[in-house]
Amino acid sequence: MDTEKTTPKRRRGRPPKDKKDYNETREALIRAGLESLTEKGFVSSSIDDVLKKEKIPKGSYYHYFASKEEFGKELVDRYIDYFANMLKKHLDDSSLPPLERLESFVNTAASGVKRHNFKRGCLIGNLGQEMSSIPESFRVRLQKGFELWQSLVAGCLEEARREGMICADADCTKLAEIFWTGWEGAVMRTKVDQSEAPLFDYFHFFTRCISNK
Amino acid sequence: MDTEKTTPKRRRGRPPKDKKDYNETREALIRAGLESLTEKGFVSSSIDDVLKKEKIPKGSYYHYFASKEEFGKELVDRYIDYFANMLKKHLDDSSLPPLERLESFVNTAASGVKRHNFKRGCLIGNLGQEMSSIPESFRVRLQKGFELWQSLVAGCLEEARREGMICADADCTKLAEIFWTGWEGAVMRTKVDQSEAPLFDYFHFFTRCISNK
DNA sequence: TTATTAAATAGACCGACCGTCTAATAAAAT
DNA sequence: ATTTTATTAGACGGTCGGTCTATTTAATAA
Repeated sequence: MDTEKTTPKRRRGRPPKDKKDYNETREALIRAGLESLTEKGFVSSSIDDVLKKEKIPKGSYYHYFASKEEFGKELVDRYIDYFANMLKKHLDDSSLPPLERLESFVNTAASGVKRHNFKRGCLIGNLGQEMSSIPESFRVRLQKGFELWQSLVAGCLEEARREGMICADADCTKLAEIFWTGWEGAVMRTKVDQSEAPLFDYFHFFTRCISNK
Repeated sequence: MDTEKTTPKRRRGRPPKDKKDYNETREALIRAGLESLTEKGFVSSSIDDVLKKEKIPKGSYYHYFASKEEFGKELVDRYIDYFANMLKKHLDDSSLPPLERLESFVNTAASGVKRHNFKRGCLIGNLGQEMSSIPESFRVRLQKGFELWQSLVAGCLEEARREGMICADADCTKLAEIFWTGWEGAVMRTKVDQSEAPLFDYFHFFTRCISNK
């Protein structure tokens, strides 16, 4: 009785896919989607492209995602989190002084864009630039993403400030915003110039400006 | 004879449109195209959109432009020149000190994005971000555009250096590159944040960093 | 073992939109 | 009236996102 109420008797018919398998397929779509949007943005990434990469039929797609817009939101959220975690790995690395942690991130980012032949950038930057052509519902998510990443950089800058590496009166929140503003421009420039130089140039300028020397 | 050689006899058939009318129509398409690409980029701007704005039929479009790609190149070139002229107006204004000229440009840009409800940005920045989805032939044009604009800013910074407003050893060419790198990121952020603040924030950071004070 | 049922998959189909191209029309000279 | 050339109208084939239906699969009930 009690157990019957908490574990309802299985009805006839094909059972739903095992949670694990369901998630596996869903994750495969997400991976393919992240790749596509990081390279081509939202508008130029088609559902068929993504399906082709993972050999998944259209019917299955709509089993996992209600629409392209919902899929896009999931991708934005996942990218923000994935990138935040990657950022944290660098910025929380206490074996390095704070500004060198930021440099470590920059180095990783630079080898990433190079590895992808300067065809990929930042998914959030891509969609930010497409803001006039994509669903308005994305905007707040993109904003929150930037805010999260900025807060991580701000934390790093605060530690740099505590260590006297930057001015005691530096507004770390504002500096972190400015870092990301310029950084997104640098990422875009890597595609135009086919070079990672904009990333380093921007980073060196930024740190030279904020450093106590 | 001589006049006949310089004004060839009209052949049979429908005469071409008067040069003036031809150019008028072509310019109308270009204007509509500039508006569209400044807001939505290349991929999301359709020929039909542009035609609708100017009430021009599709067949006429191909009379003026061989393809969407050729049209796009024309728009890129025109935008670069238009923007360069606008920049020069600000940066060559000898009634202001050099850095205030740059500020004047920033103020104009800020009121522009505001006037268009933060839906428009920089056509070149838009296409730069779309680089992985648009014809490769655009890339060098975009690069040349940035280089032109950067050279104008570099000239202004050199004058600031001569006047002792920035360090004597400042690399003005490099600083101008960095300015534009970050500027494009700021322009993108105006669309996400629905605010002109990123433009001013970036500009103030940049000038604070390079100024002798 | 067979029938029933429900989930998952396969992919056809639809309407809208896209860029390009060809046929139709217009405007001239012969 | 015919011929010729320029301009315009809109057809065409392809791609897109989304929907739908048929088929297959995997379970339980009879």
